[in-house]
Amino acid sequence: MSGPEKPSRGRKVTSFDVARRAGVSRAAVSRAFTPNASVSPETREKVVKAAKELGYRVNYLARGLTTRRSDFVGVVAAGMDNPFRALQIEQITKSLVRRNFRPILLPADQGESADHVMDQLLHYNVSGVLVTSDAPPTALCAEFAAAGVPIVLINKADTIPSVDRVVSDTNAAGKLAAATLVEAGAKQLAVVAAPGPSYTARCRLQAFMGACYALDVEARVIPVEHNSYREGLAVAEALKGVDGVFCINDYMACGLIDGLRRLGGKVPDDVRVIGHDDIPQASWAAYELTTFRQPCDVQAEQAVSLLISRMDDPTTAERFEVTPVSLVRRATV
Amino acid sequence: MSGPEKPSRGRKVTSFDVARRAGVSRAAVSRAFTPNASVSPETREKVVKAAKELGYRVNYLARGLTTRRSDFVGVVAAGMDNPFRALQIEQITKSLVRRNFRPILLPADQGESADHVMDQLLHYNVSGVLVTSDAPPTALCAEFAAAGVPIVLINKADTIPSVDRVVSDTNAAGKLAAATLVEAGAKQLAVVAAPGPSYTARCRLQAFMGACYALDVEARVIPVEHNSYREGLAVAEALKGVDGVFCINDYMACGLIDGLRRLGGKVPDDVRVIGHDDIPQASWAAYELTTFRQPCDVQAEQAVSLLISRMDDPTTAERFEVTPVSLVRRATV
DNA sequence: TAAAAGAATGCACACGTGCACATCTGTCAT
DNA sequence: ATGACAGATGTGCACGTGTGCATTCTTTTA
Repeated sequence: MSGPEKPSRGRKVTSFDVARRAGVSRAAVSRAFTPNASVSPETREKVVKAAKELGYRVNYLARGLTTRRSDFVGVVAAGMDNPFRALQIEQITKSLVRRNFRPILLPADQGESADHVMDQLLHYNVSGVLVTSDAPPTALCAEFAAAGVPIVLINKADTIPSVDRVVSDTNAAGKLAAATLVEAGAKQLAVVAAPGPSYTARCRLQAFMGACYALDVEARVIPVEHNSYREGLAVAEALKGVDGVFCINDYMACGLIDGLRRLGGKVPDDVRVIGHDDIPQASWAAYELTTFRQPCDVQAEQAVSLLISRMDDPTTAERFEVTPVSLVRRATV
Repeated sequence: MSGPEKPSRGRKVTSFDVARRAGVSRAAVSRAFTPNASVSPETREKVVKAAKELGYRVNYLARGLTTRRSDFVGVVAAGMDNPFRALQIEQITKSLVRRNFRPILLPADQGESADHVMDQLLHYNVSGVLVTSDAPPTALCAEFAAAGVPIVLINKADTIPSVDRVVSDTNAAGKLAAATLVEAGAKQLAVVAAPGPSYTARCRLQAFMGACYALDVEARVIPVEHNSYREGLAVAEALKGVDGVFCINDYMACGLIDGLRRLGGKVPDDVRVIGHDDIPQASWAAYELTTFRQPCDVQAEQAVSLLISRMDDPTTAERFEVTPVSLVRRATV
């Protein structure tokens, strides 16, 4: 019988085994599985055949040892209760896998600095790191730079040397939010946001307030602890007299709308609400939330591209890409 | 000056460098970073000091080469638009990281078999795989078993040799759903579910119908394509005459409720609705959905435990653990 | 005090692979 | 016919680490 040679009890099958079976040298096996290597078609075929029979698979960890590179990319994320984050992670991992990278997902607890978990990544020769957590790494950035491991921050904080960033167009969102609310007849505006670690939230808030000032409309800042559904729900009663709200993300906006309705308010008749992110729930019939679409598939693609280009050329100055946002008009304004 | 020895331009610092700086052998360095190894406290201290000064980190990939094990665990998931899946992934990865494993996240497209992506994992010496995708791997299971890599399926299909499974208590959920709806006065029951690949969905459906039969209540099966919000929304108009619905998951139940309301129906006055999973949205004020809580943190913990125990002893017969579900009574019934 | 036991350390090999280099073959132009 | 040349193949070293074994040093026991 010519079935699988051995049940290979625990024993791993190596390139040496394949070489012997195919009657070639071990180097030939290596070349057969290396693109653009110098092998004759017949040899390659023999090797592939033997490999299949033995159930051989190239050990990418060992390969990485000699090539000094790995296919791993760290993905640091926090707050997956926010549906936007979940989609973001899905898009990021899909984009990575599509380009033959393996994402190592590290959940960082809300608010906690990413330094702690990221420290682990340096042990695995990751060829890059994507960060989406609220609190970006700071202390470790230098170490990653020294190790030649590029980092790309998505929607995160201030300029860090040799760290690329992808950020959605916060200025456009803030300005357009204010203009849209005013245009719809709102006189007393407010923006709900946590003063916490979320960088884009702060920027949008700032842009919104600036625009309100320019439009000469009264506007208040209503702070919350976290930009979450619960906080949005609770903060509704702090909106007496307000007839136009920019809620810093949809996740919280859903809570805000539920809170307003619970208090007997009508949306958009009494209060106009505008959110940000265009999470799936924003289009749910219960909300029909007017919001800004932040295309996280495009953003993921941008981030991965940035990462790859910096792997190839680590010397370029840090870059800063802005992803456009677009207003999705629904029923809350 | 005694600062960082060299800027280490590209050059990786290895255990050899540390050994030289600490004035010990390379083996001593290895032992200093290996738990329960035979090293004197002084030597360890010298090594750690030198390592810190040089910015040395043990290369876990190389370590895995000699120890023949890696810290990687594959996590195969699909359908992250369903919030339950997102939470599941968060819990699973957290549980893995807590036990010092590194999760490699592989998104499997909806409906697509997991075989395609899982094939990659065998190249990375993963010490285990957790599968949450709808369509579980079938063809590859034997190969993983031969390679000695344990697999644990979460809420997935039928018995596969030497593959452990964790499944929520579908019987209890189906039965209790029927009983609860009848108790609330419903006369015409229905269950909405996709006949597709989701194993637990099928089981719950079956248990529900069985219970209805036992209770001598009329009940219909209303099929959909996918168990998603959109389908739930659309299927509402197919529920003429029905006054009690078991919706196979909350994600779809939210759509169903929105659909019923859009048609002018009252929940729970006209139609009682009961869901499953207790996703965050189920507790949102807009829904207040009565549902079954499936504790995905507990489930993740169970799955990881099962995985680890099988790493240690691969010979045990395949196991099957049932996670209890609990009815969360809210306002839709 | 001598002997035995134990702890600490260094040497050398192994893990599975890629790649530089040397070697060998066959082809084509001169 | 001879040389140059390109392609295919084998040999040997390197990647960074763990660990068995022998050796040395320290402590305990009779």
